[in-house]
Amino acid sequence: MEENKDITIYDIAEKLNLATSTISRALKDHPSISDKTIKKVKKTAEEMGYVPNTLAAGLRGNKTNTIGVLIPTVTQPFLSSLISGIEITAQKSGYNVIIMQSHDSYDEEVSMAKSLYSSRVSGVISSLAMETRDTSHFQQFVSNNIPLVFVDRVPKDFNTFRVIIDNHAAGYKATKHLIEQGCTRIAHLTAGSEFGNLYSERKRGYIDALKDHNLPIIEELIVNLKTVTYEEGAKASNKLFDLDLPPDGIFASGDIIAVSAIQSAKKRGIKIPEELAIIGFNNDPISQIIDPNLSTITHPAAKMGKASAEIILKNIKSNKKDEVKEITFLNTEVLVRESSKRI
Amino acid sequence: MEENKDITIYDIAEKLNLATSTISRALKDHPSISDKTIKKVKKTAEEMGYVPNTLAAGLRGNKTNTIGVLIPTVTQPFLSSLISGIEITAQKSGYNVIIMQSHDSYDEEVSMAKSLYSSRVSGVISSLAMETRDTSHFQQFVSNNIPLVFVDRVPKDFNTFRVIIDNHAAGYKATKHLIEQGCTRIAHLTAGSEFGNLYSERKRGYIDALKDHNLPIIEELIVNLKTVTYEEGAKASNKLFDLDLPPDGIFASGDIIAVSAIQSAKKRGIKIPEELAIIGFNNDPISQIIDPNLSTITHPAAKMGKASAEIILKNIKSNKKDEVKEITFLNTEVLVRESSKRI
DNA sequence: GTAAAGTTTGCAATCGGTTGCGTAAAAGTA
DNA sequence: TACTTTTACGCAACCGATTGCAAACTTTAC
Repeated sequence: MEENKDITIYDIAEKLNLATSTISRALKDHPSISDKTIKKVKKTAEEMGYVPNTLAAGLRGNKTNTIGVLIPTVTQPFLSSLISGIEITAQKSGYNVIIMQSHDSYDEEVSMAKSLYSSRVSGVISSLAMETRDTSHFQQFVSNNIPLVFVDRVPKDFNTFRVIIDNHAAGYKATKHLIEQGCTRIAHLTAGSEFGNLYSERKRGYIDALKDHNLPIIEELIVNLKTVTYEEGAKASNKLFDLDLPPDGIFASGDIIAVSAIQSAKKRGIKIPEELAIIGFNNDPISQIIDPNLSTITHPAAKMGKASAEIILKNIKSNKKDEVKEITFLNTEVLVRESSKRI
Repeated sequence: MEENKDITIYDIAEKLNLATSTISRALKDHPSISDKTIKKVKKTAEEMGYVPNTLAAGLRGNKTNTIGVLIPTVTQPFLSSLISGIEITAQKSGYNVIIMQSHDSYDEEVSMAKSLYSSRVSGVISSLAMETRDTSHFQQFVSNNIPLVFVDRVPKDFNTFRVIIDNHAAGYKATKHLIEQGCTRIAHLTAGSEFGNLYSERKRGYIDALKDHNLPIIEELIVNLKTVTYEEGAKASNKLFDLDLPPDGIFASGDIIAVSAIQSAKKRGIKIPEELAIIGFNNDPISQIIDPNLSTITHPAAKMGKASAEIILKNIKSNKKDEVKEITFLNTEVLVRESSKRI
């Protein structure tokens, strides 16, 4: 096993009797280098097996062609699709993606933000941890002119780019759909605290839809889950089914919860959608597997990733500061499937 | 918006009238620096908002505390769990993870391997692209003493670490289970070419199980899918159902395919598991959502990620070379659920 | 009180590209 | 031929942390 010492531009320079500056420029087609030299250098570099050292370049230029992604986890379908969208877009422009999982922990998020800054990423895309209340650990990026995009779960009071869906409108649409199917006692399964924009906005949409259609807001029909898991979904559903006046419709703020509700209902012999219409949120793969198929709200993960990455790329070079950072809204749709189709 | 110039150890050195070497050492508790100085330096660094520049350290030390992960995609449940396992383990040791998706394309894999090398990752974990036949683009890591672990889909002829399951044994177990449930015409839905270890090994297991139980190998019951998708699964299933003598059991080399088979069967009114027993592979989330629940083979994604990362971490510092690299086998289990439980 | 040993800190080179500026060579102009 | 432009390339500083070695200082020993 040969102890391959890395080939550097110094090695190429020596071999060709040129300066390292010439090699460096030749390798990136600098106009002040003759075509002949460029060709010669590239050929030799290839032959010698030269691989550029990104670290050196990054150190000197204080930029790394790397986008940092800081999200709760990679295992949720929405987030892995988001990553995929980011990665594909970044790759096209020669950027790499470094991924960190906060596991919804504030402390981890803080530590990872520091780590990302430390590795001098060119931009940061983040979806907040569930625990996060204070977002000052993201200030370092803005202060140093590193583009920062919050996506999906975003803070309200942080002046930076945001890529989100209109959660209020989505919640409204979902609820309205159930109303149109004839539901009058519509329950809502939600989660999280009031800090995040996601669940609280959807809930507002739910409430506003009820109001607009002259339906009462019934507190016992609104259940707040501790965690967005199958188990919690089942627990909450059963609680609803045990009511004296159980719901005839459920808007669940996530497909896992909705699926859990469907299966819990089926176990009790509740007919879906006849006795109970259900709609979820996200359009996760499981929504098409469950029987009956789950109606849901589309959540354009890949598009959001793409949009986020594009904003980063666009803002990396530009030196404009002090602007108001735009908020990008992506569209959602009601996907009507069997679980809510009564008419 | 202040134009925060980065604080470096030079700034700290100047402020404290110390040498940068002292600062550098103090920050990492070097024994030759007095406690008093260490405390003073750390306090000042904190106050000044110092954030170490990983690039500079990486350049100097030729190591980056970053593990590169090169996999087909992040959106498959197995792979995102794998990533999660890697990331958690790496994080604990202060390593970051950089992720690249080959999208099962050989060309992308080659280009990304180069990119990973270029950014001087400390180690590489990879699962091969479906297209990949030649793996020489991974040689650069081995040649330069960068630990390389192949996981799950691995080459046969590359002397480096491998973390895999025993696919033959798993295929055997799955098939044997169906036999034990009384199936005699067991079909197999497989994919990929014969280069990969995954599907071909599972198929061997399937065949050996049939042989060992004196069941005939029936060619028309073995269907090779072009891609591992729901659609292809449905197509293949229907082909089987249309046979003069349709199967009474299906071993699908992936849960998506198995789920597709279940739904196709249900559409035709085929009773599962009575008329047709089905077992999948992977234990994806959908396997617990489908009705009836899908029997499957566990595929310990997170554990494999953890094991891979641990191998990387263990081998980063050690300078041993020319050894035979061990192969780590992780255990799989037959998870019997409704789709195959006849007795 | 002085040499020896131990403790603490500084000097300066190094990692590998990048880039502003200067200069030599080639081309164009008069 | 002499001079201005243009083209092509080289010099050397620079990015920020690390580290072998030397040096200064302190403590211990005799």
